[in-house]
Amino acid sequence: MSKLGRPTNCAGVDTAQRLLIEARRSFATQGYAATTNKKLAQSVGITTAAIYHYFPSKTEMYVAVFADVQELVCKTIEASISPDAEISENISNMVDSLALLTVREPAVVAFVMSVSSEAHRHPEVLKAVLPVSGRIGRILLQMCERAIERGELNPKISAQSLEDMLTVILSGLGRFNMVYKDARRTSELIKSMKLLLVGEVFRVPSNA
Amino acid sequence: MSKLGRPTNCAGVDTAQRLLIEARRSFATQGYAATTNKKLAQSVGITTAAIYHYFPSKTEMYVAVFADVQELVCKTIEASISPDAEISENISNMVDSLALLTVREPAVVAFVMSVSSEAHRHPEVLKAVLPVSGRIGRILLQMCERAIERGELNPKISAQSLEDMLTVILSGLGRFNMVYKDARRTSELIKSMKLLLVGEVFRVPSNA
Amino acid sequence: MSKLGRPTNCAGVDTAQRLLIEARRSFATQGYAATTNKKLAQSVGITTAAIYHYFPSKTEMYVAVFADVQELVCKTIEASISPDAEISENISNMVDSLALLTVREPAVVAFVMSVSSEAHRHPEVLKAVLPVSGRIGRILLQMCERAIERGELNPKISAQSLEDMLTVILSGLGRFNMVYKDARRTSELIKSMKLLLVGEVFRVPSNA
Amino acid sequence: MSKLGRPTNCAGVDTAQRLLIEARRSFATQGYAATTNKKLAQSVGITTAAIYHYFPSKTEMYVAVFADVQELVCKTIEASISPDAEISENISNMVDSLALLTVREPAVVAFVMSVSSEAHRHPEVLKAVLPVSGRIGRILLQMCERAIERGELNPKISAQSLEDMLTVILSGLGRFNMVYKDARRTSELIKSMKLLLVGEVFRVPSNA
DNA sequence: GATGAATGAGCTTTCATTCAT
DNA sequence: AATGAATGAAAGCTCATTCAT
Repeated sequence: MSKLGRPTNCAGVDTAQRLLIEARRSFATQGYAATTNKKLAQSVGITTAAIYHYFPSKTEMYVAVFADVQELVCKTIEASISPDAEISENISNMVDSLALLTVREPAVVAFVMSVSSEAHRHPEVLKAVLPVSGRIGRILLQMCERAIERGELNPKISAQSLEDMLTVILSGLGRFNMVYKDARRTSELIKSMKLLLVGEVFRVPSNA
Repeated sequence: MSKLGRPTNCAGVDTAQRLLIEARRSFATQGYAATTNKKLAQSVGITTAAIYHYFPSKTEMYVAVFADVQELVCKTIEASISPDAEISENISNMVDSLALLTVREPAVVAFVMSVSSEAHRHPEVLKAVLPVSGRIGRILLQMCERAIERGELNPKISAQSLEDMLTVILSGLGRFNMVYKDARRTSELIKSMKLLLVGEVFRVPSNA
Repeated sequence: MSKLGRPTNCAGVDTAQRLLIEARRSFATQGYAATTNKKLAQSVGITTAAIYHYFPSKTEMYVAVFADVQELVCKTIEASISPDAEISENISNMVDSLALLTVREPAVVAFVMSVSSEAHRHPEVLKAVLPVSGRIGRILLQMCERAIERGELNPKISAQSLEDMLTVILSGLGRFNMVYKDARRTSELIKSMKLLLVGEVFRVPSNA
Repeated sequence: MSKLGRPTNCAGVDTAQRLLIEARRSFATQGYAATTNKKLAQSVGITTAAIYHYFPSKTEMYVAVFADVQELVCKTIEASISPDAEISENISNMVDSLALLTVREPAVVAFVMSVSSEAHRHPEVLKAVLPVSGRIGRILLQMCERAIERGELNPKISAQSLEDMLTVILSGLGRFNMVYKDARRTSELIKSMKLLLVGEVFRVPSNA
């Protein structure tokens, strides 16, 4: 009869932050649809109603996670490349950085990988995410254009194509890491991928 | 009042087939969770109850689609490679074949790409799909092992690693095709990827 | 584990009709907001989900009730008036008919009385109800115009004004009946109202 | 982190008054159920929790608004009638006064009109409002009784019936003003209603 | 006097599934 | 082979209310 309202003794320390991180993890592993407010709230230790104190809707929560994650990934990529270095070196460093990120923050990478399908499946998400997306692509494209200007590439290849190749490889690697969580196998794979980049995979010594 | 039962004039022709194909398309584009019996039934022109004449449950329907799709993809891959050819040629042909399949049957490729996450998200699906999965991987692994036996590869690279690289590239390409449905861009990308495989992307002729 | 779905032994006789009538009653007495699917379903003996078998949404259900009720009221009014009779007689008959309807189908009249505020409060309802509303007003207006053409009225009074007066009196009576459900008092009130119409309420014969 | 408590610079001036007036407006136009603490707080520029400094519950807030409004309406009516005047004159003045009030304070009249249904719909409200209601009716009844004692009326009509007629007309007019907010139409309507009271609406000069 | 954080109850709606016809 | 009617469960979200600060 009179036990409604906020209960006594409820810390509320950093609930917002915990919510954001748990949401990221769940969106990444379970997907947008399967991430229910109830499970989320339970994980964070609050009720579903309390979620709405921090985000006006599930969609807005997704967008907040997206912005957060994009920021993190962009910073990671930007920190791993240098405008002065050769592109092959930049790519190599970038792959290492992202592999490390995948180990340290699996949810971040998994979330990024999932955005495109989620956006395709949930129009509201697409609409909200679109205006702030595309940052990663722009960083890669810039790097490719710089490399072409300096003549580091086979002239048959356009900047757009190179960026697409990088996208293919990075997303392929990301996917691989999500499916097979095997550090040793991954590290061997990355070594092989680097050999591929320098053209030393097939019929190596070739012959005289 | 007395209009229950099967209506006259409803050619039961191929309902099963149409259901399977529509399910494939929807599972691929919308995902397992967002594919509801209602929408499915509407697309096919029946009621939700009628679905249960063809499949005992949604999960079983997914499994049926999976088996169908896996068969198709395996046949496509097997038809594109030859035990006698060099692996680089096989890979090249395989990439072309799968690109073609992506254009002709986008849903098939999209479905394959989505299986791993769906299985991860829905334990029932995983349980049902697991026993019949893995066929594609086995085909690739065999091809890699054959190439190694014949000395077509840099000896630093193991069969497992090579298979993983192929997985990375094929899935990366598949993902690319799903996100950017641009034939011209895709064809240019594939040309570039082939140059990558033969090591002619970075600092090309370089020397004298 | 396997007790979901439709239960055995569930008659389903006229559920649609019962739902419509119960909805009318509840919308009229409780209002749109306070009419919850749960209470409605309980009154009819089904579950809330079953409601959606008959109406796609609560708003649509309201609209269906509205159309039904408007039809009924219009027929009642039209049956009580005659193009050949004098307007004072028509009004008298109309008042009697509507008083009778109020006794026999209180929910019908109460619903009509409530429509305007509900529509004002719930924009979705307004939007859905607007295109089919206004019929009652048109019937009254026609009657008033006919009376004016025949010179049955004080020429100072326009058709619009007369219609408005009727609206005022009829809605006032309707409201009265809803608040004080006292047959004797109502019947005496109606007698007095008829005296008012013929100008025999105040300072009666007055003169000598 | 340490910004709780009453913020500086928030002139607590008249918050109570603004809250009461906004509540009246919202209860009148949106209804009791649709008037949420959140919207109310936003309109007034405070938080929902702050409301509870002024009223212990939503019901109590409604009751406070009711008392305020009843006081205002009763004073308006009492100021418009005189024990010495003839009832027809009193009625005429009362109608004018209330019409004016409807224009100046639409929410006040609208609120009064809505009380009976709200009370019917929300038992708590009924319980709280009942003991202080009925004042308006008593004023009207007294006026009617006085008129009868003085022989100003057709003896066929009882005081109760006359009061009921007044209720019907006044509430009908109130409702009309709420639905059609058209000053010109309303003023014409009121003129016609006055003609009705003196019996000059139908078959006017009648004949010689 | 006012806030931010939180709650339990309840709302409309959707879903996969069942069953008699 | 297919339908219409119905279900229990659960989803996203809102509400009036509470409490420490």
